[in-house]
Amino acid sequence: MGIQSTIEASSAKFTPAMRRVAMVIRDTPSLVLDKTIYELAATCGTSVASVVRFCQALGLSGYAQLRMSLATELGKETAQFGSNLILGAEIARSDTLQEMASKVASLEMLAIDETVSGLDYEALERVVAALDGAQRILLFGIGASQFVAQDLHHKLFRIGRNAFLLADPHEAWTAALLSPPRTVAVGFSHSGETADTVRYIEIARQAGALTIALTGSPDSALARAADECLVSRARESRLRAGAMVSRIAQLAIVDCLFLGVASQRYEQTVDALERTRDVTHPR
Amino acid sequence: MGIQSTIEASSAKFTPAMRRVAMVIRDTPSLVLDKTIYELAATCGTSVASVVRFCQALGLSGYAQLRMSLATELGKETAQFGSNLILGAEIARSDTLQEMASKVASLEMLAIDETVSGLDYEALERVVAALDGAQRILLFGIGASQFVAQDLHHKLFRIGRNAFLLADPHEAWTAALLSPPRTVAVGFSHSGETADTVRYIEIARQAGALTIALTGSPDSALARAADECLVSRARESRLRAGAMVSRIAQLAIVDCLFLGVASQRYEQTVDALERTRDVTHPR
DNA sequence: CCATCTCTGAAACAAAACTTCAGAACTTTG
DNA sequence: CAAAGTTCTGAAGTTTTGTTTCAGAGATGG
Repeated sequence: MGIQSTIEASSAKFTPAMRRVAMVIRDTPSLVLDKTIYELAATCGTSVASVVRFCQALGLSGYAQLRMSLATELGKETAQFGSNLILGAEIARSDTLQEMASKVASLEMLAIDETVSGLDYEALERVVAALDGAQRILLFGIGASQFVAQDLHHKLFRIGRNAFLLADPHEAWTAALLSPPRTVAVGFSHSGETADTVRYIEIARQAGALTIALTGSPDSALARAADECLVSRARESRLRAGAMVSRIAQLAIVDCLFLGVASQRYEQTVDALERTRDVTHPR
Repeated sequence: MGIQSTIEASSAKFTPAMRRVAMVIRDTPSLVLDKTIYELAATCGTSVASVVRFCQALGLSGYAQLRMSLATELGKETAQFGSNLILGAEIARSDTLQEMASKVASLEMLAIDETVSGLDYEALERVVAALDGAQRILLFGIGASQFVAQDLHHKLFRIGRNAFLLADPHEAWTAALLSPPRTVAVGFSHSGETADTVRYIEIARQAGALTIALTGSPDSALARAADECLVSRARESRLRAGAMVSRIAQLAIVDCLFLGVASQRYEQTVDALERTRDVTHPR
């Protein structure tokens, strides 16, 4: 229950002095945040004792609690998370920089939200378990998706996993073909139709690897070729080659994978991260 | 901007005692609302003096202000946006995969929102103009920030700009030193204290390049070294080395830059994108 | 190994919040 | 209408909470 509604509700049983306090607070609740109890009492034309009694009448322990409650409540009211939210409009050449920024930010926030709430957590569990138990992890991605693959590679490697980013076609080909037992191969492609990536996954699967598709399209060639599929959701704008939104959605999935694998051996991981951190950020 | 992002951004210049305070607050910010400064100090294993110093390091007058800021901020956060929004709690080992995913997704959405609404659009305009008019664009980034630099490189290059990603230290050094006229140099570093990156930017600036910092901390060494500064806002979780949230925030800025530059010559850009697209996605 | 500088917490200090209590104001009742 | 009782109020005193100072511990650099 909000404090301000409580004030309203309790106002019947207030004494005159308390009612004056209630009135001032109703008009400018922010006064409570700025002023001390003495100043507020003066503003209300009453004494501090009455202000304290007012707080207690509301069921609060005192002025400090009134402050906290009002502060959080005012915070809620001014909440503007997604103040940039402009959706349903294409990014146009006529847009100002600020409009474009807001639009792309909105699309990206939406993509993260949709991707994460739409995730198949059972599949995610299986993939995390597979990555955790893998002897070798192969990551395939081309073009914009390569950055995503690279990102996962960096994260997995940093916590001590045998992850390989196969950027070179020859390397990719041979790595896929020679998958040792307990190899997990992950293919990255937003469209799911990047021919090379699909091919690598097919080969790795034939070679006995467990294959995973990370794509924006659950019935794409890549998704069909792989054992498991994790789907990112993104509405790309026309300036799509930037692959801005889709990349963010894919990175969100990468983060879920990373957190999953990392948490399997939490202490160990945090330790590894902190030790590597000392190296990269000496102090 | 948000206190919690500010804590994150300033954490580089904290002393050990202050860092302990920062950590406790990052894990459970609501403690500040419930506990007195004495109790909090005890929880952090430090003295009240250090807590006060911590507040002042954030630019606040003291504990009272920290309380207010955090209270309003927590209030804001509980005002719902996405279906996943879970904030104010550290990602813990006990979390289920789904909880972890929701938390990181929330943090990432929040980071995009805070970053884009906190952007200095005048600076952004200037940077876009500079990038657009540049003869040569140098991009410096190390470690996790290198991926961000890479991303911008990929985007700029694809729309026909002379952008260079200097990954190798020798290359970076020489490229910075030999900046031809109308060179723009961009340094990427979330902390803003990555020594090499700062150095490259300093050199490039001395060589006559226009220098730009893309960092999470507006009063970091990198920001001071550069002519312009674009600030990303991110609250990283404890599994920070993943650099999950900060990376997303930086990418959001990269997208703004890209959209800005791209829209300067809209038709040309869309054309370039579509032609390169035909090559990468034949149909 | 010493000088210097930074960081830290105990203790003194200041400010704010809370409690008490005596008297004012209002109610009730004979 | 006045006396007794009740409730309400704010000044002053008390306690709690927050801030500043300062001397010593510890790190840093020569």
